Parts: sequence; C-alpha cells; structure tokens
Amino acid sequence: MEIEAPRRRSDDTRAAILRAARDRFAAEGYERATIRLIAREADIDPSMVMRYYGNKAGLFAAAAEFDLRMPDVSYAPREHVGVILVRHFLDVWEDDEAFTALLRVGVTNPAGAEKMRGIFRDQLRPLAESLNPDPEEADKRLAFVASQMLGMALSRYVLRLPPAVDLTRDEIVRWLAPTIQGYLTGEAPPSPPPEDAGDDGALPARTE
Amino acid sequence: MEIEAPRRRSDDTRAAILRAARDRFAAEGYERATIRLIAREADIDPSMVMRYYGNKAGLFAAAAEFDLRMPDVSYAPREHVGVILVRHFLDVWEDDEAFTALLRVGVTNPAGAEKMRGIFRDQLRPLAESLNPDPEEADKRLAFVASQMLGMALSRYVLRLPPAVDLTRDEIVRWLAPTIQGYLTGEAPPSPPPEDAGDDGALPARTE
DNA sequence: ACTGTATGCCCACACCTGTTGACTTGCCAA
DNA sequence: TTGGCAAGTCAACAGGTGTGGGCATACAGT
Repeated sequence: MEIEAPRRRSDDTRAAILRAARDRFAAEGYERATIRLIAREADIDPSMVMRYYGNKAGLFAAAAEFDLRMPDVSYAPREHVGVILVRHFLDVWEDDEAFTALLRVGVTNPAGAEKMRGIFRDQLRPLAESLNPDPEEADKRLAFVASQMLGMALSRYVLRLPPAVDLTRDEIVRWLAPTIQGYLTGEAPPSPPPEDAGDDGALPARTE
Repeated sequence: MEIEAPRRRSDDTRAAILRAARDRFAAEGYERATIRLIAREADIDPSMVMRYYGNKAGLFAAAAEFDLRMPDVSYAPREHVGVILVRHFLDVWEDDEAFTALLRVGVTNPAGAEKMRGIFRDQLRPLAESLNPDPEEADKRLAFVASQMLGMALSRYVLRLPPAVDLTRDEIVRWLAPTIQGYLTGEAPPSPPPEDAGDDGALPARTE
C-alpha cells in the first residue's frame, strides 16, 4: 500500500524542517515557536519553510499529523482494557513529542484545539463504541477517559507538576487503569447526595 | 485583617485593566493577549497598563492571583471528600475565569507553569496532608487528583471537547467524585499484570 | 485661588513577526 | 556544452509587539 513517492532532492530539508517544527512547537507552543526559530534549528533559510509548507498554519498541520494507533481492544479480555489503554497512552506520549506539541498548541490556538477534537472524534470514539452499544453513552464515558488521560499528560509533560513527574510508569498504570476501566466498562455511579448537604457552600473569592 | 488601603482615584482604571486582562488571558493565552488588546477592551491607554503593573509579566501576575479557597475537609465525613471537592472545583471554574486563564497561560508560559506549581504546593498539598499522614504518599495521591481535575477543566473549558462540554454538573460529580475519593482515601490498587501480557506492544507511528 | 501631584493620552523607538520576490547556485537531461 | 529547473540565499516589506518619555489635564491640600 506504499505510495511510490518520487524521491525528491529536497526530502532531507523537508524532514529537517518537520523535525525542528515538532521540537519547537512541543517546547514553546504555537506563537512562540517562530518560523525563524524553527528554521535556525533546522539550519535552513526561513523562506524554505514557506516554500515547502505554504505558511505557518500549514507547517503546524504537517507537524501535528498524528496517529494514536489505537489498539483493537475488541479481541482483548474486556476487563483488561484499562491496563492496555493506559500503557498504550504512556507509550505514545513518551515515544513522540508530536502529542505534547499538539496539546500545547491546542490550548492556545483554535486550529490546534480543532485538531485535538478531530483526534477525539476519529481515533478515540470508534474504540469507545466498540465497547458500548449506545453511542451517546459511549461518548459520555469516553469524555471521562479523555479527561483523565489528558490531565495526566498535562500534569506530567507540560506543567511538570513535581509529584506527577516523579511517578513511575508502573505507579501510573496501577492507579489510572482501574479508573479508565471503570469509566469505560463499569456501571454508572449512583447519584450523590443533594448539593446543600455537606458542602460549606462557600464560593471562592480572589485574594486582595 | 483588612488593610486600610488609601482609596486612590485610579482604582477604577486598575480594576478595569485587571478585568480585561483576565478576560483576554483566559480567552487567548499569554502571547496573543497583547497589552494593546487588553487596554482597548478596558477602554484605556496601553501605557496605563505599564504604569500600574510595570510590564506584561507583572500584569499577568496580578491577573492570575488566585485563591482556590479550599474547604477544610477535616471536619467532613471522610467518605464525602470526593463529592465535596468535585463540587468545589466546579464552583471555582465556573465562577472565575482566572483559573482558565492560568491554565491556558501555564501551558505555554514558564511563569504561568510556575504559578500553577505554586498553587499545587501551597493550596492543594495541605489538604492532602490533612487526609494522609505520610507526606510522600499524600503527594502521590494528590498528583492523581490534580491530573483528573485538571484534565476535566482542560477538556471542558479549554479544548471544549464536545462530549465534555455537554456533560451536566451532576454527571460530572457522579463520575468524578468516586475517582477522587479513591485517589485520596482508597487503598492502593494492586500491581497490574506484567508488561508483555495482553498488550500488543505496538508502538504508535506517524502517518506518512 | 494656587500649586503639586496623580492620572491619562499621544507619539515614538527598537525589535520581531510572517511573508514575498528577485537573485544565485548546482544538478540532470538532451 | 547547453538549457531548464529545482534548491537555496538574501534583503526587504508591512504590520504588530512591549515599552518609555513627554505633555496636557483635573483633582486635592493649602
């Protein structure tokens, strides 16, 4: 299924640009990763970026092309999907900084956020639907899964909260897998007690 | 404990700047929220921002001053802390866009990330330590709590993943409270099966 | 009423941004 | 050897950025 690409003489340059772009987008976010900076890191002229990728948005689109390679969990024991998925996501994050880049950019840039929603829609949703017949409920459950996994990625790889950085891979799997498993296949939790019981009702206020 | 502040004639301007700054930082992130834009929204001259807040970093520091007003859970039934905390965080997020601003900025700006770590350290950690005698374990458990709450904030208020946006407040409490409760007070989960069992071991790769 | 000071606005500086066009170089086919 | 074309370089553009200095104004204390 490989497309016979006409090997161009500029392929090295293109690849260098893409590598530098991923690196800078991941480290700096969209706005601060300037074309000049990326070009300098790739050791080429800034105008080359324009020639090969049109404009900055095009460069980002190319750099953030990203496949989660979600495993097919429909053949795995249903009670193992939590462990499988958490491990898989850890692999993805640590193997490829494109995801960190995407996360960073998605937070500040509308195009990045849209790309993120696209990944959710096209790569994550099918998996959830393979586990749950009702598509609406699958979506809901998947939202919680995404929140937990994205939150760990955010804490650990972007914000670098010290205790999240210090966690070992095994600790993360141990604690997160049951959560993910519950979100995907557990029964819906019961309604909590009504709002006014227990909580002190205090609204947060600014320090001044 | 109120400091007797000498009421200045410029207080209205200062407040307007701060309000606009929070608004823009929350909506655009650090780099795209330019001083000129903020000033225009506050309907004042950009140089006023400099006069009252020194520079852009100072403005952000003032705009992101933020008190989570964590409730004192040591008097609440131990098994209710999950519900209490999830509700409290929902209140905080929806009451005050400063947190969204902080989250957005923390992702791209080093100073923002540092501020976020400071909040974790100074406002969250004491709560965790009041629930767990071992400070190291408290930190670890808190890391998971933070990852789940931050991830929900990210999905819902920043990335706006559709299914996360559509969740009702009650649904969020129902699903997240048991997770948080488990992270804080549950027993440590057992070790998962070793790495090579079950997982297909496939590494993600880029589409090309 | 007078004056000092806080407040606010205008304008400019120096720098950096994405982007473009014209130019030079070097490879490959005829 | 010649011609054509891709690859790469250089300089410049128009616009936007954070920031600072200078000047008018309006209020407060005498």
